[in-house]
Amino acid sequence: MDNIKLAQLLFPDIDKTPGYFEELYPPRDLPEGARVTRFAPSPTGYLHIGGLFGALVDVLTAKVSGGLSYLRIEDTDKKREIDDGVSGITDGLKAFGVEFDEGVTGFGAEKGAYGPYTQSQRVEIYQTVAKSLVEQGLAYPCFCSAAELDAIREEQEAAGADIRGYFGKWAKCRDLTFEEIEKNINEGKSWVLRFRSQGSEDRRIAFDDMIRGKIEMPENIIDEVLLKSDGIPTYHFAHCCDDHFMGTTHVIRGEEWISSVPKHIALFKACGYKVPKYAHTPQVMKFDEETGDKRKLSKRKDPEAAVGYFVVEGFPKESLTEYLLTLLSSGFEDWRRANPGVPAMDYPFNLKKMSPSGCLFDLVKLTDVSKNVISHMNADTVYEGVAAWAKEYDPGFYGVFTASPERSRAILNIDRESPKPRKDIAKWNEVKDYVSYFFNEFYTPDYTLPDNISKQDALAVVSAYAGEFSLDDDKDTWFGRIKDLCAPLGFTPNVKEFKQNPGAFKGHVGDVSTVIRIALTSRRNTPDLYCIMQLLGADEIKARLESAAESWK
RNA sequence: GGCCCGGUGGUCAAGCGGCUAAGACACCGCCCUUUCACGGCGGUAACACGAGUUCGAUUCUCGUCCGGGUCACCA
Repeated sequence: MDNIKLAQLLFPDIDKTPGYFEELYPPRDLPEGARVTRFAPSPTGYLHIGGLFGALVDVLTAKVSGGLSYLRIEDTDKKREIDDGVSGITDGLKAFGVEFDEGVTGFGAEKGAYGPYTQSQRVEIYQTVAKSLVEQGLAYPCFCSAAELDAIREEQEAAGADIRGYFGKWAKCRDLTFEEIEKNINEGKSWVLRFRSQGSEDRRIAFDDMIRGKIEMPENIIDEVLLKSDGIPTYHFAHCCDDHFMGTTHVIRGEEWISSVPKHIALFKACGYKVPKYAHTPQVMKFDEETGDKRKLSKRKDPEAAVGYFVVEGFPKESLTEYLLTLLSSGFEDWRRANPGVPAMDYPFNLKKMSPSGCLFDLVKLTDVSKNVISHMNADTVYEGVAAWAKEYDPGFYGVFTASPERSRAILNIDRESPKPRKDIAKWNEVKDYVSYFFNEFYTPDYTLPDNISKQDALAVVSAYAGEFSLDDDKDTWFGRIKDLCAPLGFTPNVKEFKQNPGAFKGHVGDVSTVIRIALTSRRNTPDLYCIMQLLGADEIKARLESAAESWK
């Protein structure tokens, strides 16, 4: 068989050689030990939480080594193609502050010298490499139809064969003569290009996974499809060509790829390329209440599978990344305690410290992480976060909340700039409720009292307090006035005294301030009442006190 | 079914031959306290199972079981 002639028959339009692309994409000029990583999603239109997880690993791995990371779009599946499947991914990445040094930056946009970074625009590269493989006798055209392939599969299944696929006696097209091939092509038969595997069934191949250590598997013996009938490469072949020409040193991807590694190593070797290092990350799962089992996060059943969910809910971007970091790296929480305030992206990440086992996505823990994150923000930052979120997802609230920025900032600042800030807010969509009693637009009074306080006593408290309070008081004086209210009404200003002798009083100062609190905010628990009153203003306080009194009459 | 990955409290996890088996979240109790938080203190709770190696196994080996992945012209 004349392989050169075959290559020319198969790829008459390819006039370049792999050497051309070697020159076009020279080795990167990077310091010793610098790692080049890539995030390579399919353009499905949305960013999966597992994708963000992986992207974080890519960026961090590159960063700590002084290397770089890039974003490549793997759009080789024509059947799944949608109009713009890219923006959903780049927007999601952007929303959580994950930035790549090179690659696709948005729909139809990219940066970097190793592009194009979209596989559908790289077919000339793949076909050039493919042609060269044919010339070397390492690839051949296969004319089997889908029906024939199905038949092979069925037969293998029926026989209970251990190894299934296109190989050995099943590989009908592996040894076609040039004349047969030429005839098929002239007849217009469609074909795929298959790898001519040099592997042997009884040899094993080992590689070192950066996360899992040594993994050993049987060598690949399957004549995998390299190019589909439309000339577009399969994942395997594209992975090989792209990661070679783009200079990837570390391929970080989900663990579902582990079983294809022998195939990939064989391809890299056949092409004469250096095999990259591999790191297979664990799966992000969730607990299924119905079955009581762990399972993969699914886009259909779990809204939180798509990163957009967290944007809509109003989680600050730092919260999700911080949480994901606690999931993917055991040392992160300790590091965070030792380095408060440092950007998460400065974390000295280490692939080897990643746990290889799948983990459950825990919304409760995320909430806790987020409360911490927000509690450490200053009021301005919180205000900006809330405003930006509300503008998009709650315009009604946005208008009211931003009408007086100074006042809203002050509201958010209650009890904030202290050594022990409150942790009331986990996400921006909780803020409207949290601050609702400051805005009459949203405020619905509810003067329900606790069981231990009667309406008469409550009425007496607010009636007395209405003439007493003054916004000019400092906090001690302010509280002193509330204490002074107690005795005449049958309460005690001293909590301990009440606890020692509960029968002697109607209640203690805490009950009195609870009445005032309810009259003013309709809540039994709020942040510092003194600050709240300062922000409410004398007129509003009087009005609310009167309104409460009215309801208790 | 073949091949492969994984298996420490409810969750995330330290640990890498000898420890009362860390810590965080959640939960419970106490303290602090004008409410609620915050904070502090304390508590419940784990090495899937069985062999083997060893003076000694959570740690090493093998087997079993369980969970997951993969066996496409999908990635």
